[in-house]
Amino acid sequence: MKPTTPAAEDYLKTIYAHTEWQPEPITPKVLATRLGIAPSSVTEMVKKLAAAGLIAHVPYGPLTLTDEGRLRATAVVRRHRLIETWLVRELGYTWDEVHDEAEVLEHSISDRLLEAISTHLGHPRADPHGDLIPAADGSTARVRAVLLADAPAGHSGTVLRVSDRDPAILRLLADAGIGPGSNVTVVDSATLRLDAGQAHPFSADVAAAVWLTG
Amino acid sequence: MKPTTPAAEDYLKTIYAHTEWQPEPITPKVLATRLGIAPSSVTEMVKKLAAAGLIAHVPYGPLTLTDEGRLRATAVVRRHRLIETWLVRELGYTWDEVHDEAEVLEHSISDRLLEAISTHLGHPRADPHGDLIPAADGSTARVRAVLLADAPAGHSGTVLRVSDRDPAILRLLADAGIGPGSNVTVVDSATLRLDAGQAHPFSADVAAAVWLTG
DNA sequence: GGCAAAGTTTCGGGTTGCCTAAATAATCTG
DNA sequence: CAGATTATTTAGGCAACCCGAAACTTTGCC
Repeated sequence: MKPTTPAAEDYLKTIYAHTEWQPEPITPKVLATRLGIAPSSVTEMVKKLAAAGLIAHVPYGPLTLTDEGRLRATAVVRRHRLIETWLVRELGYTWDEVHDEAEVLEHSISDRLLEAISTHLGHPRADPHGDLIPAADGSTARVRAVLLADAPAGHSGTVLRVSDRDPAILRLLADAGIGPGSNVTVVDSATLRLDAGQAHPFSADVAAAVWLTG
Repeated sequence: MKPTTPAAEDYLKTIYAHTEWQPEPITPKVLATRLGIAPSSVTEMVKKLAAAGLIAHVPYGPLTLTDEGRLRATAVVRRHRLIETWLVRELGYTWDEVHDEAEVLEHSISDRLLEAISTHLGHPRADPHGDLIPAADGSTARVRAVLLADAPAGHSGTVLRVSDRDPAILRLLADAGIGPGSNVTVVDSATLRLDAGQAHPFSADVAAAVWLTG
């Protein structure tokens, strides 16, 4: 099968990421926005990816990955997350600094090097943001999680994951000492309490980025 | 100044590499061969690089780097060699396996990550093949060296560098226990003796790849 | 000095991936 | 349910890189 280009990998990865924590399939408009490109460019690439059997698409409909497409997508996600983990664990990056670097390297690293890094790190299962790292065969664990924005007052749980989309949020949370593994309780719709510590007010942006155990 | 594309970086790097151990400037034909592309493609890119002030070129003449071009070239070479060193020292690669991986990554790694790797490795001065790693400011040490093919019988010296162009040669030499730092004597035009060990016959290919102290 | 071989450039083409503007389809709303 | 809004697609272009074929220099050699 034809090798995927960096651009195609970005499309597949973004389509995959959209359904990783929420069920609705992605639309061309949203995909264009996420990729920072014009909708017409998406139409064009979508045609190629559909012709290559990597996505399913009926005109004016949503975009879904085929099995093969999902395999390619998880491979990119695996590369991205292992690179992020490596940057944090070995090279002194903080969790808000790794995204852009991984975004580029995920398209350049060979399988050989990727597995060497994974071995070097002891085959980590999650990246610094709590996102699960797909296995080399594309299989991924599934976790039940609740978005902080959807959690009722009084809900107690462990932080599973923080979206890495906005570095500012990551810095904010790091300053508050909150990250994957933190045990917290939702005081009200805008306040979080660290179990062994103090309360922290949080914004809607933060509420839409933090995921807790159910 | 305009950022350099991966393709342009490859041109600059190859032009630079050609004069690193020998004085003659490179010609378009040789450059095309080294890059594995058609001569007409070189003409085209050369125009762009000349327009960008990175190389000097008169029609039908040789190609030479401007100061700015040399700066860009050494930056790529620095990335390439630090990556090679990192792959060997940290990730279990052997010196004949690192070239292709570095060839790709040299275009993707950020300055931030590069300096983190350099620090992590203790700022090495040479890569696994004995090639000197340019400093971050582009400055490079200069070393007097003699090509094995040009060394007279009886010449004694230390192996400074082995060209990384042919992995088979690197494997051959590794098997013989010869590498940068080995002290050797040229017995005759086809035999080398390790100072503390046995004699090894060598081919013309090997003679054109090994450099000794003068 | 002249002519063939070798090197270089020009020219017309092709691919990928992006763009804007305009056309068309789907969806929302009064 | 019809017009208005929004989403999607089509059409035409552009920049980066590459190609092969043909034209044009330079070089090497008798």
